[in-house]
Amino acid sequence: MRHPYTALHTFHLVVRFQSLKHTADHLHLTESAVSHQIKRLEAQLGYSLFYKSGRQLKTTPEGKRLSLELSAPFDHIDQILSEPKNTTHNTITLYCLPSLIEFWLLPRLLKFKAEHPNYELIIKYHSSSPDYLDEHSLRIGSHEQESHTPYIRSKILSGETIPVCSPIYMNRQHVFSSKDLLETDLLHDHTEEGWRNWFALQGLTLNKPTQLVYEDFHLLKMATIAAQGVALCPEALIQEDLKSGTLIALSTKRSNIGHYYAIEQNKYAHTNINTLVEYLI
Amino acid sequence: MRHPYTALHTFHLVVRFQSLKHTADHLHLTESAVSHQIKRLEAQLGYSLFYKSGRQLKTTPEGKRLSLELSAPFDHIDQILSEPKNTTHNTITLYCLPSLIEFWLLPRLLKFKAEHPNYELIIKYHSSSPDYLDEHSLRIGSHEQESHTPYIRSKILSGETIPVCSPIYMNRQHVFSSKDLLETDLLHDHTEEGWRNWFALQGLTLNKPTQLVYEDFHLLKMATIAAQGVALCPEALIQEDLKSGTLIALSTKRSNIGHYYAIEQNKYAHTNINTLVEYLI
DNA sequence: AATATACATGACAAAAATTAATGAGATTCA
DNA sequence: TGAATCTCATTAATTTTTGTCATGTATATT
Repeated sequence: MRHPYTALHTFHLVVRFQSLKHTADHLHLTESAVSHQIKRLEAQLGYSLFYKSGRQLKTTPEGKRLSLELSAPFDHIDQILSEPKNTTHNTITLYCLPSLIEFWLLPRLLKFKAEHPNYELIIKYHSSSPDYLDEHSLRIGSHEQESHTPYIRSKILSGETIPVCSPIYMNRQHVFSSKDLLETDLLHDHTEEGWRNWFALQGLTLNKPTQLVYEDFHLLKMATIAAQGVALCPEALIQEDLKSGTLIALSTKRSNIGHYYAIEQNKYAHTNINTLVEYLI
Repeated sequence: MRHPYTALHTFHLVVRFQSLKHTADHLHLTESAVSHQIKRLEAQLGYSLFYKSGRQLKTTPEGKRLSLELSAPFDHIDQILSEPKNTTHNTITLYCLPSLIEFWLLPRLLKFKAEHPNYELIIKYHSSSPDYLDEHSLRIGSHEQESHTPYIRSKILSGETIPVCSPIYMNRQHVFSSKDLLETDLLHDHTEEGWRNWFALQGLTLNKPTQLVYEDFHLLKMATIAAQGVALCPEALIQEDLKSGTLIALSTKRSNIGHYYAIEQNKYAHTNINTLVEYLI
């Protein structure tokens, strides 16, 4: 079944206000309506979100966690819908995979801006699947070819990943084979899928729980440099660190999670985008 | 009125599948139901999202923009709800304002990790209002005191902002007074509110449109260093750059947007959090 | 104690979403 | 060419969801 987005939104407001009454006023509903929404949501989720302490409402630990995480995406949606559509015809919106922005896009983009000062650019982080682009937009990320779409895909970087760590960590924890890696501190972003995959390619199975979780590649890389453990990084994004020795490759085995591409609607639809893509490739 | 979150979710699926039929199957609904949802949504938003080209559905430019931006928060919600609640009793979740992570939190945290290797930490980006914490969580950000809550707030950094630019930009565009700043390229993150505020404090009004928009402080700072214009930065986060001269302050006038705090549920509720906070302050 | 506050509950009503039936264009292909 | 098919639109009926009202319970205030 689909997630009850409206009820989840109500729930996050209730946690914010710590009051059904206040939330009801805010939404122009009765207390009863809000109470019912919460009860229904609790039933669907299978755990309780609030309990009563006196006539005060208290949030359960699970409720706190949920609301804390839910507030970001709901605020995000509200922001998107309230955003003015200030699309000057010269404006290009560039949706880019977060990990690529810092280590690949930004240096190039700034050089580009210096040479083409008239371009108006909006840069947005974007991780999920390609979706659909208009003629003022450009996407950069790792996406498989959607055979049925009319989009132009240009490869910009290899997506091959290798395990790396800092020299300090290397000295502490000697790694001679892929198998030895199973004994190290495996760092990863929001999913350890990459590691499972990599070990599977070596005929090994990862079943140890991993310790530190980082929300994005930037945090992950910083932690690796600081000798927290071993991370699986796209080789193309850590060239500098491998050269300078801040990071050391622990294996020559690469797992290929696909490459990075620039995706645009149509090469000839928008000359500004055309120019930008030519520059970036 | 409240945003129709469910319809928005349906809409983003329709764009993803480029088909009412496919979306209907996915949601276990009839085509008709999906069609109605979209029509209602279009009526509410006041603009059309699709048009028919042959028997194929095409997305309007506004629809494309909307769906592109909507996919991230909806994916986020789905991820939150599918996440296992793997809260070991030793795990601390640290919710931090994105701008603080790189320039303030991470260096300290990594030192902390080195000294306390047994701590299990999950770090998450979090921008919005404080909401409610459980005893395994810690928030770091700029939040006003909520007088009625039982939370402990410890100030960690000043939030005062000043206008800065790179030396190269400084040479190009001479700035002698606050008023001169109105003629420069004003860089900002997702809102130009900060600038309006700063100019208002100097008795000036900003009505020029701003050019380049960055989604977060990290992008903003990089662009400023690359001589794209003038940015309003929290002084505490660019100390190093001011010292080294990569960034130069263009005024001594500061606008105070509040300070940065560590917020925890209760100083004595969780000794691990206690230790961590003591270390960070 | 009396009164007010905050939430819960159940029966019912209102509103909203979904379906079913039908239709209109567009494509496919025999 | 024209019959079959495909995709979405539309209308009216129906079902489901959501909200309201009346009432109840526990807690706090005076």
